[in-house]
Amino acid sequence: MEQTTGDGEVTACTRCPVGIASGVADRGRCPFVARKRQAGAVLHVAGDAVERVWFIKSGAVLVTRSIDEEHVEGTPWAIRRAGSFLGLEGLVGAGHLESARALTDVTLCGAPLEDVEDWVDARRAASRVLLDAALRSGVRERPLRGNADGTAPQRTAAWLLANASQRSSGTAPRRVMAGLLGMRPETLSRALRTLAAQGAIRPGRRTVEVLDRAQLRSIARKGRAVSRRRAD
Amino acid sequence: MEQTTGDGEVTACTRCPVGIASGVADRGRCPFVARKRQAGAVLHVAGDAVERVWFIKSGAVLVTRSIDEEHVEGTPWAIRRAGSFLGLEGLVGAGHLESARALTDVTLCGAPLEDVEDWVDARRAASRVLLDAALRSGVRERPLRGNADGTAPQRTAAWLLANASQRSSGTAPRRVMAGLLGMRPETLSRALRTLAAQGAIRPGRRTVEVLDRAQLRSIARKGRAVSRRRAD
DNA sequence: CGTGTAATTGAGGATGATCAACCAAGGTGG
DNA sequence: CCACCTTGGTTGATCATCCTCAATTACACG
Repeated sequence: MEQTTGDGEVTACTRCPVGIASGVADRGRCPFVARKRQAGAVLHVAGDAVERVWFIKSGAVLVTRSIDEEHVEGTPWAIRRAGSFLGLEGLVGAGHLESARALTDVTLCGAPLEDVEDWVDARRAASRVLLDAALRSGVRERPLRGNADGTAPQRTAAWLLANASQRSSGTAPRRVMAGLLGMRPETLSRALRTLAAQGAIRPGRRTVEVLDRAQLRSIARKGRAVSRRRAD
Repeated sequence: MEQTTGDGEVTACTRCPVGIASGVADRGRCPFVARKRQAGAVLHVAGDAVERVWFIKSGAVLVTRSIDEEHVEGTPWAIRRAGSFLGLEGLVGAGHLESARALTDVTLCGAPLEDVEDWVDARRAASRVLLDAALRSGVRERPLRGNADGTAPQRTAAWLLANASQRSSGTAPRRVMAGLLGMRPETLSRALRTLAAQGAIRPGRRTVEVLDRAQLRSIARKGRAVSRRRAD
């Protein structure tokens, strides 16, 4: 029942949700074919075009994302285990959002993106499987993060850049905005003050007006997050 | 084109991705019917059964989750805007994972869960629309959080509880584990030391053995206030 | 015009990042 | 089999940052 959680390793296709959706029990053909990879193997790199969609049958895969485009190996993002897919973003026309590397020896079932598209169109149950996977993975537990992501002004600037494209961003009260950023209202207040002092924004009592996006970007990027390049 | 981003408000069903998938242009019937809600209105509460799936046509909705079950209004989680769905978790058989409250006056299109199920089965394009939405929402930008989530030992304990069910959790090297938790390896090292001092875990060089889950839980739960100044 | 709630400001102290040195383990070549 | 090197994890000390607590101000609303 629960192949999608934990280390619920699935070997037989008749037990695999993908296999079931493909109807392998009734001589259906599953577009996904198994392949093994060793621990440490790089499965794909962020930015690359999605050529294959992978389904993890066993093992664990580390998924990383790069905030800036410079680092090939970004910051750790999540661990995907048996029952998850990799590369689903290809279905919405995007390139790989994340790099993936095998943490353990893994068994993956892969299928070319076009075949997955066809599979979704042909098999009613297929889209359900993918939808399930997408919902479950989107529904991940709270990402517990700390200050390693940057200072309060930096995080605030980044958030504003991402969310203030619509001028009505000010609809979020301070308390809420602070909560979304994982900081206290007092800290947010001070952070906004800092940004205002540099002319990047003009904070109203419950609105924030973005004056200088370039300035915001510069504030968000600079500083502790990645700047200091370790001498190799 | 871009109804799914920003304040791309959609009024006409012939422009709405849901309407298009329902084929309203060809006299198809869309199971979603529009309704307006005022700013501040509570749309649903975490834990409730999912009765209707909502599609946001215009406005912004604040989504909150409660870590502990005590608070009705949890911590702010995300802001959903026009083009997003609410309650998709109902499709995977879960109750509402999050509470939702209108941040602005909103226009929502709602459909009973069963109708959505039927819709997905009947209309090929429907599952694509939902899959798109699920992928996009799961794929959101990095949630920037800070120390308000608790101290390093607390966050570490919570992470271990969520991830160490599989005994092979130790496969994640320290550096990676630290990155997932948004802290520096040094800080993680100290946090593990703290947990070990309380007998909750036994850290190996690149493994972590969980000895006492109850203890971990207690550490994770307990408020940030070690310095209970307030005692009087 | 009072009242209550949310946002701000200020001061202090806990906490995690930083920098640096040290240590453990694995691999390589002599 | 052992010096040597490399890599990753740990420990220690210092400092910037952000949380906490408290007081004050702005604003909505009756």
